[in-house]
Amino acid sequence: MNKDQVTELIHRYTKVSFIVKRMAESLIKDQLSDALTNGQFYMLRYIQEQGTCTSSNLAEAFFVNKSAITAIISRLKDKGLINRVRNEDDRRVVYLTLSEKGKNLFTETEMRIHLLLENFITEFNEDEISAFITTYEKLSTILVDLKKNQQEEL
Amino acid sequence: MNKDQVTELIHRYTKVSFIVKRMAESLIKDQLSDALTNGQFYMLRYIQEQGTCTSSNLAEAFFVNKSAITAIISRLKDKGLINRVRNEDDRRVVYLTLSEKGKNLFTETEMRIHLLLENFITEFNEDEISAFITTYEKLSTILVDLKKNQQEEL
DNA sequence: TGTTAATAGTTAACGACGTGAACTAAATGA
DNA sequence: TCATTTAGTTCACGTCGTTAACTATTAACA
Repeated sequence: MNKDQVTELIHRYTKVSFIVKRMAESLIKDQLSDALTNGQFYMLRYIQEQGTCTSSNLAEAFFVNKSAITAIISRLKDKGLINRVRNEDDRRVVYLTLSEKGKNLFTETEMRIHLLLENFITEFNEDEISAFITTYEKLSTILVDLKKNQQEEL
Repeated sequence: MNKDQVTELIHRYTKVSFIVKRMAESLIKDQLSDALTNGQFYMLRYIQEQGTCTSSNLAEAFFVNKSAITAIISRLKDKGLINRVRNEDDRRVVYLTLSEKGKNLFTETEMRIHLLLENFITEFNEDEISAFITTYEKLSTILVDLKKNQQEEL
């Protein structure tokens, strides 16, 4: 690849990424009315996948400040979607788990997102979409590594 | 593709998309200190590409409310990055253009983003990244169409 | 022509999510 | 023991969304 080709690809990528991001936020919000925001959904998913986790885990996983996590968790707690249990072995630590209500809302939300996406994922060739996601994951890994390196430099 | 495969792909996609979004916001912000936010950068780019445009154009292009555009434009105006000229033929309309300062900052920002991305885009095979972006663009088109259909239903 | 509609843009009140800095409480370790 | 580290919270702030109500201007039509 020469320089011009790289520039062209970057331009095409950045152009699309902003709209895809907006659409992902917007379409799902339209579908889900006032249930969960994007961020809240991903937090719930992480907690569910891990079974239990801490604020620090979330902050590290999503590369955001701990205070941001505290705010999101606090909203989820207000909605009764998660439980917070202090660890008696190390009383600084608070374990987060999904409440029954949280599990249900998460599952319902996930289902609706899948329904929305299923409608058009079939418009892609299987190989195409599969390769796309694989590259996307690779991109994610690279970006994450880059971010981690930046953080370590501090 | 059977249902399980589709579910699996959607899961992989949504899992990565959130992190990629975060990284795109975060890495570039780290690079650019307190110059431009992501949203501001894309607004400037649109105005530059179009030469001139209106708030309504931006709102339509980025699928956001006009009030959100007003707020962003107002910040860009405060920074002296854009000019606003009222159209004398239709005095409701305000044309937006980049100021010299805006052009310079945009170009500089774009260059830094490209430098950041160039560092790892070469880690991909040319065919792979090219196919990836093509599919990404297709995805974007589909999402945009879906959004437009939803809007028309109102 | 004069009243009504639509359109472009702004403003205000609000919410979600991000930041950094200062803080509490608890654990660690020389 | 006393300084340091760690987990988490709180506060003040900024950005970017939303809806609703508003101004000003243009367009439409009876």
